[in-house]
Amino acid sequence: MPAKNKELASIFTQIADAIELKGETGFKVLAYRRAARALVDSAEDVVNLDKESRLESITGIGSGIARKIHEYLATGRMKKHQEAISGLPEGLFAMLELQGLGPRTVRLLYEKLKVNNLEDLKRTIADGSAASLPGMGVRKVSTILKSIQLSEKSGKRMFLNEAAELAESVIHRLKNDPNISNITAAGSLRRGKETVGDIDILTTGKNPKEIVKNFTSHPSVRQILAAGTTKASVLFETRTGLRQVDLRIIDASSYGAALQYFTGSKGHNIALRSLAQKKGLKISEYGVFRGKKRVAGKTEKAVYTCVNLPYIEPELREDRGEIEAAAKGKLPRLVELKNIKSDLHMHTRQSDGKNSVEEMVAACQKLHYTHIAITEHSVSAGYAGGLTADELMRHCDRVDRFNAHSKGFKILKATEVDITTSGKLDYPDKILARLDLVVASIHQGFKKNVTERVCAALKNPLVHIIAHPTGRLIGKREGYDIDLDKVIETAARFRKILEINAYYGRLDLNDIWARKAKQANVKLSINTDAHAVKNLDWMKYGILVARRAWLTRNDVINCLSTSKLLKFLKTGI
DNA sequence: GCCGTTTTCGGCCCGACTGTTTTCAGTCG
Repeated sequence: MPAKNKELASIFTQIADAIELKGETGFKVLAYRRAARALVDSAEDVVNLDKESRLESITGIGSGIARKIHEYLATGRMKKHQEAISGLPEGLFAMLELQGLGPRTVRLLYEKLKVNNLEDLKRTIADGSAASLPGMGVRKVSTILKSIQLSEKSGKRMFLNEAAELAESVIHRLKNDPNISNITAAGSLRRGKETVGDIDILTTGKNPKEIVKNFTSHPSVRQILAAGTTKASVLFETRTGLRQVDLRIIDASSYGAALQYFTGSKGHNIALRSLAQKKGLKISEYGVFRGKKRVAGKTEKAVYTCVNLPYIEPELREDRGEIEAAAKGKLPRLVELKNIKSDLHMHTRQSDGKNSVEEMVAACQKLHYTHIAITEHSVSAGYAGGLTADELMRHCDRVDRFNAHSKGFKILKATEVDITTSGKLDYPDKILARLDLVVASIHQGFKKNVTERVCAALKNPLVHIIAHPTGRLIGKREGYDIDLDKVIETAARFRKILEINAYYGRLDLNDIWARKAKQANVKLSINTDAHAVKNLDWMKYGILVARRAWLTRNDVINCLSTSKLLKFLKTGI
């Protein structure tokens, strides 16, 4: 995300929090929050939008907020922001982060007890003064205390793989409950978002009370946050801390509406409901209603049909133009895992992988791939057992021998060659020329002219793919300081391919940039970067990113047959 | 503050759970 987008989004979020703390309710608050999210979701740099006076082309940004953005970019300050936060101790904003503690309560604590921060809050809870406030009580205060303890103990958002595994384990256990007929995960996990905050599980069945009891008595449940007759929320103990899992129990006649609703995103649902409203319909998790009459609800498709839209895939539901595209019949037919014929970035024991070439080949044949690329590290990646030029040539000889005897499966002669700090590639051209596929990437000098180095690699006729183009590690490391717009432009000009690295900790390019690449007519390659056989199934996470980026099978070179891929690599066509 | 198939005003998604209350406000998703 462009740096200023992020900066401005947090400013607008803080304005929303601040005016809410000061007693503002309703739609102004909502408008600031919506603007913040719009900035986060936008692939366009707010700096450019402002320069070209196109800020208001983003839904959720009107003249008022556009003016404030311009003021901030021009002067480094925003009067409205200063005004909003003036007189409010900084600690109040941290208190708002706590589950179960909202603006009204924070304000009450601040005004009546001079609670300025988390420390004050703990003190007033301990001495009983918080519980004696009007509208407060012992139980409410104990909920807040638990929430403080939780926030000190729990990690940030989950990686996609952890979320998928947690959901799978909860669903696996509940499937044995004879009361349950349908069960599935919804929420951001179903949309394939790169990180997941909590898990939403949706069920239909009889005896909701029994289902809730079964759910809340799971051995890994450490705390029950809420348990009613239609929903329950609990905290699960996992290897990365406590994680919230929500369960909803829905009547079968509402299953589709509920699935639609609980899949989100929030922005998508608001847009959909507004559309329904204009048609005199009301959409809730129970169905689509005209007056009191339910006109749909059993399936998701029927919900969309009611507002004259085709079914919209969950990965597209981010309020990024999917509703407009659906209305025009211009939704893409998204790439699927079953379209994938190859994995073009993986390592074996020859460099820093765990398995042999033969083991990787056998595993990929099981996945019904028709070809793969073994891409060992290059010579200067000493830490990763990079191959010398001689070693790489001997590897190529072995691959040639393998291919000579192989039917219906081919290994591409390839490398993951380092782009060195000087901007050169780590092997001479005459070595690279013998290869079918050259994947180039940065593993050193993250702060040294990264854009220039990557663009120089893109201009080299022997290079095909740039792997993990930003180098980000989710939650651990921001990407390199790289100008992706320029990289995409250069890739388009020289007909080069950008990678979606499917490792759940990278997912690089992300959905927004991969979509931008597609719009610039750049092809993408989804690869696992597997260092072991078991990593090969990360492909599914890369597919989710690709689908969130609106990619079809035509945008992804892993969907090409062996001969078509080889031709494409040689000719760019 | 944003937005427009009711377009420059008057709407803005909808419902469950909890706690403190005795009909509802606050919070969450």
